[in-house]
Amino acid sequence: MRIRISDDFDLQKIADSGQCFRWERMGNLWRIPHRGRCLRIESAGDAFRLACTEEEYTDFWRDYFDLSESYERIRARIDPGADPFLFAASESGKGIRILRQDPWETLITFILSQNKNIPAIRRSVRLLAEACGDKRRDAAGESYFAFPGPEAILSIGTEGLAACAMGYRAKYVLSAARAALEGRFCPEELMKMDGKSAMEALTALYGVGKKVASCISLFGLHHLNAFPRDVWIQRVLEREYPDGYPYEAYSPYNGVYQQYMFAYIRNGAAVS
DNA sequence: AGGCAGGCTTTTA
DNA sequence: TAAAAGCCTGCC
Repeated sequence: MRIRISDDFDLQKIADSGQCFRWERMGNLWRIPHRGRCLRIESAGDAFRLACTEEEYTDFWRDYFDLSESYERIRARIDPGADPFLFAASESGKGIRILRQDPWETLITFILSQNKNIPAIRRSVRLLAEACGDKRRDAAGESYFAFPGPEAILSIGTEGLAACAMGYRAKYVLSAARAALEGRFCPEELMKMDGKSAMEALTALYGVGKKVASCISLFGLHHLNAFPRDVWIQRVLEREYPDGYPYEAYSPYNGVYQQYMFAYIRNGAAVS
């Protein structure tokens, strides 16, 4: 099917934004795995061609891409005169969206992200999916791996996880899988919680601190006000907002603005 | 209580 | 060799 998307929607910028690590680009075509499916999507002039039915798009992929939200409107809340830095970042990051990713996959992915750069995260997540994910075929018959659930992850054991280049993070992944399988932790339950309760439930997990919990809240629970503070953001806040970042004024979209700033500084924007 | 130092696996530049 | 979308433990 073909669709036109008038709101912000740039696949490359989303893929580079550090929220998802399993998208694959082959020329103009993207393969995007999500909840046991894998979409083939390519830009076609001023529209996009998706290898799925209209119903599947409406019921599944539209939600994943968060297309009922207007990111143009979220950007328009920024006052260029009052906050030129965030405005410049949002102009540069125009096209970024916050995906509605699977909470479990987001949890494991961001446990793995600590002390790794993006290529290393991609590699580790790919190895994990290949090691114990379900092998399936997309609409073109090309194979991909679904993201493994807790049971599949436990089935390959410590050695299997170590082979996925997880290093010391393997024990965190193992612990989360056990907690999920034994019912002490339920990723889907998180979706029903408010921001604070979700953060508490996440940081209670072994190996999950505030930074990773914020990422999971933003990218896996769609709490758009979650505000991950990594070393980059911390640095930029100190330089650009010496009198304090106006967090309250930017509620409830702080997470979106954080993504613009993150992409902006990572792309080499002058920070001084 | 809250802050700080050191350690941790591996990859990347 | 240092740094990388950090967290845990022990110590004060």
